[in-house]
Order: sequence, then C-alpha cells, then structure tokens
Amino acid sequence: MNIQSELLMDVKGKVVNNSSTMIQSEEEEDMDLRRGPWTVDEDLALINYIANHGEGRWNSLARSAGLKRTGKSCRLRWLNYLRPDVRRGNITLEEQLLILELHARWGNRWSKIAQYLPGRTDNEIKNYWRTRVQKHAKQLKCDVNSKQFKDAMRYLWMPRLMERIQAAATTTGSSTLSVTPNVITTTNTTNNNNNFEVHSGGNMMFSTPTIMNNNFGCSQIKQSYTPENSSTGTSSDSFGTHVSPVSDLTHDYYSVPVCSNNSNPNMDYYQQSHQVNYLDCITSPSGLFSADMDFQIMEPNTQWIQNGDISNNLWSFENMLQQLNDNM
DNA sequence: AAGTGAACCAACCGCACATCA
DNA sequence: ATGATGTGCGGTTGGTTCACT
Repeated sequence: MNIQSELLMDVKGKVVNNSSTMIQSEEEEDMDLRRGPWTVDEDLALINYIANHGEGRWNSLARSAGLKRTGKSCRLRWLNYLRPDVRRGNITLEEQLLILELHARWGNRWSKIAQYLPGRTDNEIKNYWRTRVQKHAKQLKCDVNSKQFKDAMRYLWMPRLMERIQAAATTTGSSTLSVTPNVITTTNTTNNNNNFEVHSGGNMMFSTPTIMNNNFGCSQIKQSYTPENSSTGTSSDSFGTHVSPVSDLTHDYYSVPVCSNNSNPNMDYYQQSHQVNYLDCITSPSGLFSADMDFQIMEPNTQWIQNGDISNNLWSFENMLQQLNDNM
C-alpha cells in the first residue's frame, strides 16, 4: 500500500487527501504524518522493524521503519496492540476483582495496575474502568471516588465477584476460569468449604478467609445465585448489567502471535516483567482481605444485610447503596 | 429496514519526568 | 546547569459496533 497516496486523517478524523500536499520543510513534514487507525501494512512494518532491530527510540524507529507516524504513535501501537504478549479479549472475573482491588489501593495508576495483570495494557484497564465502573457510578448519581461507591465496591461488588468466581468453578467442575498461567486462576473445583483458592503461576496461592458467609451474610446471596447469571470467564461487569459480547480482536490477518487464549507465547517476558505477589496485593492495607479492614458495617447483625429481602433484589446496585446508606 | 443512542475501545493529546549531549 | 530529545502516564476524543425502538 502506498501510504503517500493514501487518504490521511487529521486529528478530528477528517479525511485529507495527501496527494495535494508536496511538502519539504521539516515543519510541514510533520503534517504529513499519518493519524488515525493503523493499517495492516503499517502494523507489519512496525512488527518487522522491531523484530529486526528491537524497540526503543521511537521517533527514530518510526523514521527508519518508513512509518509516517510519530514515535509516540508507534510506541502506543506496539505496546497496546502489536506486542506478542498482549492478551486480548474480555476481562475475566478474576481480572475484574484484581482491578477493583488494585484501584482501591492505588487509584488511577493504570500502568501500575496493569503490571499486575499480565498481558493487559493500562489503556485496556483504564477503558474497562471508565466504561464499566464509572458508568454505574454515573447511573447512580454518585461520585466514583465517593466513600459510598467505594464501600459498595469493596463490600458488595468484590465479594460478589468472588462468589461468582467460586460458583463458576464449582459449576463447571473444571478449571475453566483459567486464562493464562500467570493470571489469577480459579483452581478449586470441588471444594465445598467457603474458601477458594487462587494462584498465580502455579506457585502463589492464597486462601481467602471465610468472610463471605460469616461476615457478609452472603449465604443468602449464594442461595439466589444461579449458573445462568454466572460468568464462565467471559466478560461481564458484575453489576449484572448486560455487556455485549466483544468480538475477538485477535488479528489473524497477519501472523503475529497475539495471545488470545490460554497459551502464552512468551513466558520469559512474564517471568521477568510480571513477577507478581498476589498475596501482597490481596492483603493490602486498604484491601478487601486486609486483617485490619473495617468490617464494622458488615457485621452479620447489621441491619442492611438482615432486613429486607436481599435475595429478591440481589445485586441491584441501587438497593445495595440504599442499604449501605441506611446503615450509615 | 432504518434511525438512534449507548457502549466500547483505539488512538490522540498534554504534561511530567528521565536521559543525554 | 541547561536545553533537546525520548519516554511514560493519565485524561480525552471520536469512530465503530451493537442493541433497541
């Protein structure tokens, strides 16, 4: 494909015919830069160049590779899309749980959070947060940073996620929630006690305290849980709202080993770059599983759990928040 | 079938910081 | 010490797809 003769798009997405502009000065040369969606040829050029020369020095890389893109654009395209270890597809329940936990700990430190989700990019996590989580806060007319919403996430949404993870595991009777060797993986398929085990890379394992039934009154919740509303690893936000299936964006139009399934094409990368101490993150001081967390409002006798028919309105977020409010 | 709005996500921008000559 | 350049990050935008009417 001849990029010179292509139609270019400016920042606003307008189509600009490049053939009318023969520009020589360096300043004007910048205006020759392509913007907007990447083409297959551009992707291939970038992949091939990095395969031969490695990454880094993105501005010169862009020039050397013959790409009419900024270095920034090339870097972003590589990191967020073309990198072989980028894991595409829906955010799993386990990943959702981890995102919530880590966001509670670090806030909008997307890149830092992404370090704990191998194969996921900060952009992807950020998008997930903005589209799924903030959406609900907006719908409920409460600030996503408000204590109200944070408490709801911490005491309701996250336990629910864990319930669903456990339920999915027991329902399927197999490790269908496994995604990659290093992503939190539900392994306990027959355990009928109230713990479930999560491990990373097969060697980090924790067992959650039995907070679900004992402290959260979630035994009621479990009763109304049905496999129909469970997730078996496909994306679904945990408020119970419908999320349309996202097409598999794995690019089979070129032979890049995009990791979209259980296989991990580059284990070295993970082992070097994503040594994750899940135990540490799960037991964070601000986290759900912290020993010193404030469970006061979640005492079993707490009214918000015991009165009202939670099972009938299960996971209606409005009800959750109302119950939290009533109890505060 | 067509129109419309919501949801999703790739890509961009500006800024801050790091590195180097 | 300083300016230029490279890199990384968080916020935002806009095109595409999907669901609903």
